Amino acid sequence: MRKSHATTVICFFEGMRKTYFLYGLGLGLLLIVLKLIEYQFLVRMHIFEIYGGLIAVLFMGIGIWAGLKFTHKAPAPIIVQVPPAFDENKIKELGISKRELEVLELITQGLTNQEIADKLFVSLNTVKTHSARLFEKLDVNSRTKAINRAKELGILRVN
Amino acid sequence: MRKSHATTVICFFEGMRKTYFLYGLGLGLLLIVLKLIEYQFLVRMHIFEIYGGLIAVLFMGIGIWAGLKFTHKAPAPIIVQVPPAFDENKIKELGISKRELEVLELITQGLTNQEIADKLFVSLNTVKTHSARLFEKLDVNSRTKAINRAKELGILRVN
DNA sequence: CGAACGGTCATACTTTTGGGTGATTTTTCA
DNA sequence: TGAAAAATCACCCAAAAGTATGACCGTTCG
Repeated sequence: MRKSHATTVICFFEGMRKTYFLYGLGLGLLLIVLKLIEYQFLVRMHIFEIYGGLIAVLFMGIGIWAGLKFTHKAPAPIIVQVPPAFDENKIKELGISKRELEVLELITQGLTNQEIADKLFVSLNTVKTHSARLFEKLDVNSRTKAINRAKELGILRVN
Repeated sequence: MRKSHATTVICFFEGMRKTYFLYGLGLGLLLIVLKLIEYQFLVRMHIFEIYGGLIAVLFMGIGIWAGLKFTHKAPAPIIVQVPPAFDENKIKELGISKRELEVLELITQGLTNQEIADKLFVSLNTVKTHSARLFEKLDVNSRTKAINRAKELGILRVN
């Protein structure tokens, strides 16, 4: 949570910088163009409409872009959590490795050791080793207890 | 999904109508104001900047508003559903008896057959018989698969 | 009544799982 | 580069789980 907050803030300021940059750039270009044609077509009656139209289009575009930019960052914290959230810290805390976690997830899906072995392209013995270490780390002695333990701890990606 | 799509489309067009309305209104007001002061201050060099600035502010405002309007509709469908509700019909449908259901629930709690036998004051063999029939009715061949199946079907009182 | 169903238990057998130990290879990281 | 961690595999043994079959008892219901 801390991490994602920090990221959000950084993006916010980056967005602001880009906004100012585009704002300045657009205005600068516009002024240059206008200075070039100002004295040549000043007498024409439609210069106001052209001028206004260009500015209108440009700034409405910037406005839409800015609006999207700011609101697409904001919705992030709104995300409501479903009770058992995926907790990556617990995994490191318990020293569970990637492979062990894979095995755990397949166990919770109801697969046998042999099915897991086939799915991971390893031998049955390897799966047994992984599950044995897993059970040790989860402090359980059977796959069904491991399933409950994993749900308690919020170790599973999918529930 | 269909429903929320339709809703989004409707909102989109409503937003567009409002946008056009404001666009026209703003432009109209602007022209009136400008006509009033056009001949009085035409000679002044800063008329272009004032004109452009007004239009810029107005349309950037409209742009931001439009941007917010379109993106603030999206977050609505985030509503997450709590999947499993207790379904008594499924139990009768599958012909699962009281005792079998008890065994099923204890299995999902991670108990071994022996522990279940002790808790229900019956023999280990009886538990095996119950679980065997249970697996048949659930169309599975292991307790871990039975757990998943039971959750799918919403057969469990507590989740 | 008697058939059907649910609950109980048993025996025998196979498969799966879990525990223990050791070893080799690969990856990671200080 | 060199040690630690992770991943892989093997073998053995015991416990647990699962399959199959048969039997007994009590309740229920047509």
